[in-house]
Amino acid sequence: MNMDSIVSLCKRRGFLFQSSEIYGGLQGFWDYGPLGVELKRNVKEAWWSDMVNGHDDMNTLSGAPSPYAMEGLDCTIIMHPQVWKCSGHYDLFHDHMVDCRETKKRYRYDQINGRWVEAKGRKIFVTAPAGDEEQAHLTKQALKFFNLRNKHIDDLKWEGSVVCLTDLENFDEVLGPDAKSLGSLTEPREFNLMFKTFVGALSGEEGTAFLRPETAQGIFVNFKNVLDSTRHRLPLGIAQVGKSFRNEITPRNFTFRSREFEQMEIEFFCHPDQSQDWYRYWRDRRLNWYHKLGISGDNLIMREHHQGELAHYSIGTADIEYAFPFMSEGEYGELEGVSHRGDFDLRSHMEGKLDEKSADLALQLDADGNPKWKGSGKDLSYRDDLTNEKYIPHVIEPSAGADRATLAFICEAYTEDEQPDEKGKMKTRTVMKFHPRLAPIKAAIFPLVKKDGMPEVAKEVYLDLKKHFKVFYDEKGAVGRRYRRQDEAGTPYCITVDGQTLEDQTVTIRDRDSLDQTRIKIDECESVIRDRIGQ
RNA sequence: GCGGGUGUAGCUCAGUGGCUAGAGCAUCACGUUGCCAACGUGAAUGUCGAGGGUUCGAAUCCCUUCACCCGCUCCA
Repeated sequence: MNMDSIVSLCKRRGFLFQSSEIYGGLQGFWDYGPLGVELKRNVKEAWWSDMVNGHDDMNTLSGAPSPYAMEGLDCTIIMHPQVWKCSGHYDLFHDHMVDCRETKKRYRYDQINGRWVEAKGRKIFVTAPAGDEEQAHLTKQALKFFNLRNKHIDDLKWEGSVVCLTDLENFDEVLGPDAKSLGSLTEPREFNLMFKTFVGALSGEEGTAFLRPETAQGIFVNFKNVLDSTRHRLPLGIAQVGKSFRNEITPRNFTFRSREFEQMEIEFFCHPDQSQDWYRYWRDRRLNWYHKLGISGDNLIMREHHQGELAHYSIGTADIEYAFPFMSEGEYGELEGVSHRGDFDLRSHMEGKLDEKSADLALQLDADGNPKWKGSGKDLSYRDDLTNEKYIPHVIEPSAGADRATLAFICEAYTEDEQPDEKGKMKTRTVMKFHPRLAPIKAAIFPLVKKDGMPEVAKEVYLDLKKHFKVFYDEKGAVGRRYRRQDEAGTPYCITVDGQTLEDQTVTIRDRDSLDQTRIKIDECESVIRDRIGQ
């Protein structure tokens, strides 16, 4: 299967268009067409209904430690700037990068370490990416630069300890991590990963605000409000669907990495002692959700992050990943991350930005010993009124990308198979095998031919079904062609009014995947479709 | 951000300095129709990605720019 034919079908049939296409397009921005918007809405509605509105809060679900409540929330895209300072996004998303002119590689400025070394009467600063192997890398680079063999390793005279590149002012004597010549690293340059805007008429620094780079923070800052207004006890999940914005350096791969995208996030608040069990519950529950909506086991994997990959505060993170066709064999792209965030987020908004690098997650201080970014000072801890225990809840965060999920469902649905034409000759058929719940159009209604009163009856059936489902009427061209058109749109059922309909009030219903046709009464159409799409 | 490639009708693509820019598919109309991309006739559709330049003449050559694809880089 090839991504180009999927992209081409998306454009042709109205799933996805490039944003501002008539002006040449805009990198990293995409529009959903008539079919795409229905598909994406169905994805979001399936998520909301399965996770929030349809959630059974009376019983203990399979794999869960106890019953739990779910609530929804819809926060603003622009929030108080302090939110991003305390969450860590402000510092993190203002990355400084250095480029190597020689190797064309780019490094994060604060993640390059190095050390002064002298040999053959020359002193240089060798560098390596920060990590366990850095001294080995430094030695290798130094030997190579001075053209020394391993047995002359003692000729290298190291000076001082390993320091970060950020401690250096001049890069003239710096050897890049993969370079052969000195001074190939550029000055650090800033990459703004958060979109900046201005609140109020004045565009001064004091009015600066940011478009949210994730929806999660809106939930954390409203945690207390939701708790107080709903009278729930923990465990409690709060869900939100909404747009987020990241000024990605390299948007790539169709809608996979967009600069404006939609997230479906849950922040699940629970007692620290139970958090491990809840983490496992959510990880498995979320993987299952994709399975049930038709993504096959082979294309979907769960990848647990290994220790070195985990943020300091996280006890576990698992990515649910899909084998997108634009990735190479054996590679997967992230659909959703499920992470155990401990009390990091709530504490950050209480106390201020925490230092992720410190073992005990201490408050990050500035040069004067004051908090670098001050928190709200509000108490976001929870008191259990049954046990009278007071604690800061731990958080499990299943964070899914609505656009990525939609794209995965599109890729998974895309199928080319062989079906006989009217003469029995095998022809290639393109069909989008969406799960009926996700299909943009649930059923199409056709008169077999455009005469003998068939269109009139078909239109009645159409208008009647339209009250319940997204349906489509088509009378143009041969019926075979109309079936194929619906196959490309992913419509699971086609209802055809034929000669027999006029005699006994029955129609045929044709299944997209099997091509089987069964005859049902007109009155049964609604219930049969409802039954088959599982609503 | 770097290197390579591409950009012509809704889609897939042909057209390498010269007449009014083409094909297949798709679309629409009329006729025909009797269950899986039928057929006939006809119609509509393009600032040749955008801007500038060279030339008597540019889709074609040059410059700039935008977008997409591949490889680096990045990816809370």
